[in-house]
Amino acid sequence: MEDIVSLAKRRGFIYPGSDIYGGLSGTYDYGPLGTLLKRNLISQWLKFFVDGWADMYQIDSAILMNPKVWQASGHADTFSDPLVECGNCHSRLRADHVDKNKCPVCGKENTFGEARQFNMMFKTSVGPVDDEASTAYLRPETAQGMFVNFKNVVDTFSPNIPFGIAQVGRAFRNEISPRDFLFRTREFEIMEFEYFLHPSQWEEKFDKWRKDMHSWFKHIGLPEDKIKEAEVPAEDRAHYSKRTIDFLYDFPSLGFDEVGGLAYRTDFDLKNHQEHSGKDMNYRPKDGSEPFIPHVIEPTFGVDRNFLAVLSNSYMQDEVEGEKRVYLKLPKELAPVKVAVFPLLKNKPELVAKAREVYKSLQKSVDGEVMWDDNGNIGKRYRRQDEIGTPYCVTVDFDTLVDETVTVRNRDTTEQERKKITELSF
RNA sequence: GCGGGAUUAGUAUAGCGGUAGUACGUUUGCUUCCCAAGCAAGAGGUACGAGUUCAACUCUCGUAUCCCGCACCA
Repeated sequence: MEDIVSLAKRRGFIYPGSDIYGGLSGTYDYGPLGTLLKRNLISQWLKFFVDGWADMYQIDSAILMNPKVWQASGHADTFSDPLVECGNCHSRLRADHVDKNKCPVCGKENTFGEARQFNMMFKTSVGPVDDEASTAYLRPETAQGMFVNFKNVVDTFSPNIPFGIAQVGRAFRNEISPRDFLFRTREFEIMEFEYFLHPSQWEEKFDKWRKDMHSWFKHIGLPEDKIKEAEVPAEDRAHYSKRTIDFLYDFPSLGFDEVGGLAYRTDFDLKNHQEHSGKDMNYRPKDGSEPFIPHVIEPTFGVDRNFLAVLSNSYMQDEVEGEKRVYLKLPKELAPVKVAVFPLLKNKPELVAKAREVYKSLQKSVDGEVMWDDNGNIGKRYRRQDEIGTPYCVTVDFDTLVDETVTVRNRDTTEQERKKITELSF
């Protein structure tokens, strides 16, 4: 994991947040290559789950929401816990989970002080006056954006049920202790959708999405034996969930930990919003059958955790001609740079000019980033591209000037192939 | 939040109460006909703030961040 963190900074994937001021706990910034990789990840996800499906509607809802939303969703109650601290061993525990007179950690009696409120939601003020009435929260999950727009989407598109509302966006949680690089941060991105259906269908669809989630992890290159399911027992489930499966990836040094989840949220959210807002959340089937409040299956993925899983999983070391080589074996669709172009020698103007020409034409034809490099020698450039996971390198040499062919070098095999410029496609 | 450890250049690391070094990377020039070659020159650092001292990167305290445990993690 340390190697990955170091490479991430050195090569411009991930920097510590607010770096020049000593950082800010639980925040990281995506550098140019990290941003490209994340963008590709999200775009693949949209292709996989949203685009091309007639029954999927993507939205992008506001991070600031009416505080009543969090009343209805239950977060106002459950994200805010009274904590007590033991005066002897300094353990912090939920006041409603412990015997007031005896600390379960150190066993001493009568050591607890006053209970203090701890709120996992980030608080802010809407408008210039900071008072009770202006208090708002940064959303602790993106799901409520879909629920509060359920009626809007139904009214505008009259979809046939089942259908889904999808969203990719940031959420914020004031974690007590952010940890493990990108794994637990206070600001993070989620890709998820709410799939609305008749309650009679939930088991069938739950199973369908469960399979599709496995296909997704396979699609982004995570091997089957590194993905594990964990059925979440009732006492550990979220307040809204009747069944939850966590999907765990085997991270280096962390071990198996969550990269996605599948929850059956029942009609908990829509029913509560109906109650709190007074709006009718019933879906009226077009065949005239009984209106009902739809139930919801929610497949959810942490963007940053999927990113970290992909990065960890692709980190490879091998040897080429006795020299150690580090490369990122990223799936082609995810690689931040699709292809790099070099002149074999940079002090031969005719090679540089020809390579420039190839570079410019590839910039037009390739869907994704094309990188130019004429630094050092050819071997260094290959290694540099290996380290950022570029699947192919194109080298222009003296033969190119004669026969319009170039060398295409493969990242994973390091093998080279001679190809006509006109036949290049990546 | 608690307890312990750490923090020296972009990265990885030496070192010392008295001018901060190495490797790789990086910049410029030369050279080089396919996997980190070579030559020359250059830029870049003691996390932040106090204190002790003639003098602090070094010792002390505080702050921040990271790592390891605990707790938390809807």
